[in-house]
Amino acid sequence: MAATLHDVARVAGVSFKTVSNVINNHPHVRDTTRARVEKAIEELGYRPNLTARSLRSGQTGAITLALPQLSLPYFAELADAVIEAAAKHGLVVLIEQTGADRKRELEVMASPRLKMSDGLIFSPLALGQEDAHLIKAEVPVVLLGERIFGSASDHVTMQNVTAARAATEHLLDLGKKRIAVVGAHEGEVIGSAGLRLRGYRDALEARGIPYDDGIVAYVVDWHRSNGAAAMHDLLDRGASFDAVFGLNDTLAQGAVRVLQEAGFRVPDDVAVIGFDDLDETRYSLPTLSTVDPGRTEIAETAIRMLMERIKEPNGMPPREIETAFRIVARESTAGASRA
Amino acid sequence: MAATLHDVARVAGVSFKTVSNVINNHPHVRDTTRARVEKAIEELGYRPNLTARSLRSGQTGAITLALPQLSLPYFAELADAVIEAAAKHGLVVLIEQTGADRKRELEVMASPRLKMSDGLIFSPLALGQEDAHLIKAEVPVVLLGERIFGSASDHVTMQNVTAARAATEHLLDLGKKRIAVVGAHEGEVIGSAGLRLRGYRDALEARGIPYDDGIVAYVVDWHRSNGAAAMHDLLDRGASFDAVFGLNDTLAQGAVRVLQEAGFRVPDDVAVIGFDDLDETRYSLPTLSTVDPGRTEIAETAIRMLMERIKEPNGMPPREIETAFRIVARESTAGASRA
DNA sequence: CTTCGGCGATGCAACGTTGTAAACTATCCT
DNA sequence: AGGATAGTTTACAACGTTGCATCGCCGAAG
Repeated sequence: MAATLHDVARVAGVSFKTVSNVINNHPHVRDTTRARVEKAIEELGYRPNLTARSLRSGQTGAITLALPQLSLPYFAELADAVIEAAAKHGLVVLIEQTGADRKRELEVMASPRLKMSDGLIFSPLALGQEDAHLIKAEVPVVLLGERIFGSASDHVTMQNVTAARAATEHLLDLGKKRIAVVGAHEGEVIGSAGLRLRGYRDALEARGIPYDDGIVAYVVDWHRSNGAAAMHDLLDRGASFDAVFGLNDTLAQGAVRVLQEAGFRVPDDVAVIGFDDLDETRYSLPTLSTVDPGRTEIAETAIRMLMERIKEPNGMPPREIETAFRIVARESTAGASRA
Repeated sequence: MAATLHDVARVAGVSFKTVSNVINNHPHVRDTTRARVEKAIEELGYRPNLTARSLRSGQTGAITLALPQLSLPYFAELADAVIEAAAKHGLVVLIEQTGADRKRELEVMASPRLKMSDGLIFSPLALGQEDAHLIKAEVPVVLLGERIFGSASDHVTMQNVTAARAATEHLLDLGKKRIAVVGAHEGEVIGSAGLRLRGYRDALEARGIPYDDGIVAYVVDWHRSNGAAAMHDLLDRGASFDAVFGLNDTLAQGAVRVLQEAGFRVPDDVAVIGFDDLDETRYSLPTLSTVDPGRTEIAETAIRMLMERIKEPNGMPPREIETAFRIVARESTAGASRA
């Protein structure tokens, strides 16, 4: 059995409350008493019971991170960043997978389990803008991603439009004229796909290049196989293009693979850029140019906002924060400069 | 403020204990009473306070999963599997990253936070066999991986030797004669690298092929860049080989990349097999043959064993379980059969 | 010499739940 | 009708902690 305050108190010959005072660095404890208590703590190997402390204090020291699936590299890296950011503040992270299922996403917010943590960082993939009013829980929520704006919760998002525009401009600056898009979502306006396509169109428009739906490939999911299928689709249609903007890295990698199989050289025949800066893009063949959306900053900002909300739930109106991005130029867009 | 048992009791006009009985499906509750209580629960939106329940019951309904880092795909997929397996039993998973740091790995087992969960599934990467006696915590532990055998904890491991032997035989069956190894660890006997190299040697020996240290590349870490560097090393040495066994998929992918850059065709010139069956191996170019080590089974077995230990901590001596593996033949070892 | 203030230590209550035991009620048998 | 029996509800304590209020003590101030 684990030792309790009472056990320590008995050994140290003080009241259990004094032991509590020692542990909580209460100011008025005589040095000799403190020493005696600490010796007893040492001796018994006492460790505070965090469950009891939680019950009493109403705080758990844990937060929940809800995301679609860890086997999707983007979310694995996001989780990594969130856990590290949380650890810096002594918080531990409980992970819930929703499988991008609407029902499970709603359940996460409604589950009593959520109260085993002090707050929720939530990255939905099934819920959308029309569900903004459903984003609420018994604990403070920080929303991630680009599917829902203007909810009652704090929100951290990447600069999708601006970053996608910069990625497109990166290709244009290489002298590319016909930039295909892989991964658009039919009819989507917000959401990662919608916003990134918007940035793409903005870039074209600024240069006076007409938008051609014939070189935009639509997909349903953002897995590598979808990127491959989309590229097959483009090639089958006989589309002509000299560059590809994969709306995320995974799609871009699928597209690169199909391009290479079809005999195109990347970047010489077709330059390719992705989006997300997954770790693996540094090791693919060729290494993939991409957009670093500021994952660490997203994680740290989310944790900071969540802690502020936990401390003061109604301290301020919901905030929406965009993180800084960065174009990462690698082999898949190397050389080939128009000069 | 959240409603409590007392609030519900007041509304329903019963004692708070009766409400508790309703919630816990206590048998002797009159139907009319139950209905009245349930109505009150509904009305107030009562949700049990899990922290209080934990304090009272001594169980939290959570388990801790400690692993090196989620941004390593193998561990991300392992975590995915563990979370899903845990969810089937109504358990929630708290993830601790150790960064493969010895100090942090020891801290995970010593931290009082661990008591916020009922058990620990621990995949160490810095601790080794000599630390077997250090594997203990205030909660039951199930050890994963191949670094430590014979500890006082239950242990789930893949069949490294047998599976590596099968992988090697798969290459031999294609008619390959000189199989290079990428990813060996200097002087390691157990551990994934040591065991898989053992399986490789066993396969060669069984066919009467001498072991040649000249086509074994040693690395320190198992990242993709290490696989690439190791392959560079082999090529620079002028080593000659017609197949490669990457001791994990990531290494194999790095090696494939360098081979392709150097003008070798995979699998025609050099066949390659990896180990782990990462999701992404299904999408690389070429798709990578590999060993499926039974990740789902590992996760489910670990959860099952942990739950048994939680229920009965000293019910039985420590168990060591090996999961079933499967050779996954894909393009990187396709055709080229000797026939 | 009394009073006051601050230090040091303590006791009690409370956080919200469940287990144990007891109390009450209705039913059934003799 | 009396008592045993089973069914239903309740009271109380406990899980281990922290906040609040209190209390005794000592030195300083009046």
